[in-house]
Amino acid sequence: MLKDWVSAELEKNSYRLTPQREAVVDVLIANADGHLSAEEVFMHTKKLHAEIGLATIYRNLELLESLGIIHRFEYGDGQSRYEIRLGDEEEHYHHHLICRKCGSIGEFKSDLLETIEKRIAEETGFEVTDHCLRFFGVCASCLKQQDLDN
Amino acid sequence: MLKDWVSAELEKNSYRLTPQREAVVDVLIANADGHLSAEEVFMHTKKLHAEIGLATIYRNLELLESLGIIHRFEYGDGQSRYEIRLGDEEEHYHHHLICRKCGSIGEFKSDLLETIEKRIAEETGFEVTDHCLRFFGVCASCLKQQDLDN
DNA sequence: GTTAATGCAAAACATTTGCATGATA
DNA sequence: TATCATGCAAATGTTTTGCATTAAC
Repeated sequence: MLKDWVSAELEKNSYRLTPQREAVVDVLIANADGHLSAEEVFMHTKKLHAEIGLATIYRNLELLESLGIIHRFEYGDGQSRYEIRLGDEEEHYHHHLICRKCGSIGEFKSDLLETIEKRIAEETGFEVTDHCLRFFGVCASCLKQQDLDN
Repeated sequence: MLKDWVSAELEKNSYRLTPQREAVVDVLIANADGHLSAEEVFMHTKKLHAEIGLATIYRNLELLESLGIIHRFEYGDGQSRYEIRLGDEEEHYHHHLICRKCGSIGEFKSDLLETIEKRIAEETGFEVTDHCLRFFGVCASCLKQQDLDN
């Protein structure tokens, strides 16, 4: 179970599993595909732990990211978004489709980057450890809407 | 020449080529691969036009981006970086290699994404208009340095 | 009982905006 | 001259930090 892994990971690094920390993790697990902003994590977490402060959210997000438990993304709207990691295979081949019309974030899986990463290492000597691939465009439902409007 | 194209593009949209605007463009052209932050553009521009204000930098960067003359990137360090566009073919296949050790930003060209973009359209109905692909890792010179340290 | 974690408020930071002034076509 | 662009300062929004208090191990 995802949460056991997170608990173990925290324990392994001798970080305490406080109620606040647990609530943040629960929210991130419940929104595994939600790409939540810090503010949104805050909102959701308050439902589980009413007295929590925003600074605690940020501190825990930073901690979880440094442990590799969550991933931080930026979509160019001036705030970071957070997502729990699902394991390397899942993770590495999982890219985002960002709709410029409605802002929705879809997903797409592909392992084609493997090839590029090998070529990068061979041709430039750069050792790739991670990547971020985002596609921008118009999602299927906005395209449908556009057709209806015409 | 790149600058003539920019001038023409501004004129076409009836924007004035003020000395400040020209200085910003000159800086971006002189640093075509520099991935400058707004602050860095400001610093460089002040050498050409000492009395310029930061707000003018931001306003012009926004304008140039909206005209498709420059590109805005985010590398996850909390600030945007700007780069002049070099033309579509050049542009579309040009990805970034970001070193986690020294922060340097290298480049790599590949058209392999074409294949993925076709599959996305076929399999999800999402229409891709643009993408952003960044590789994180350790650059060749930091790897060499690591070897020397051991 | 130590030490780490929290909440609050203040600070820091990048970016945006209001507005009066100045420059451009 | 009418409009657009600028500079400055103030406002904004997100994220970070200081510090006294509290809670976990």
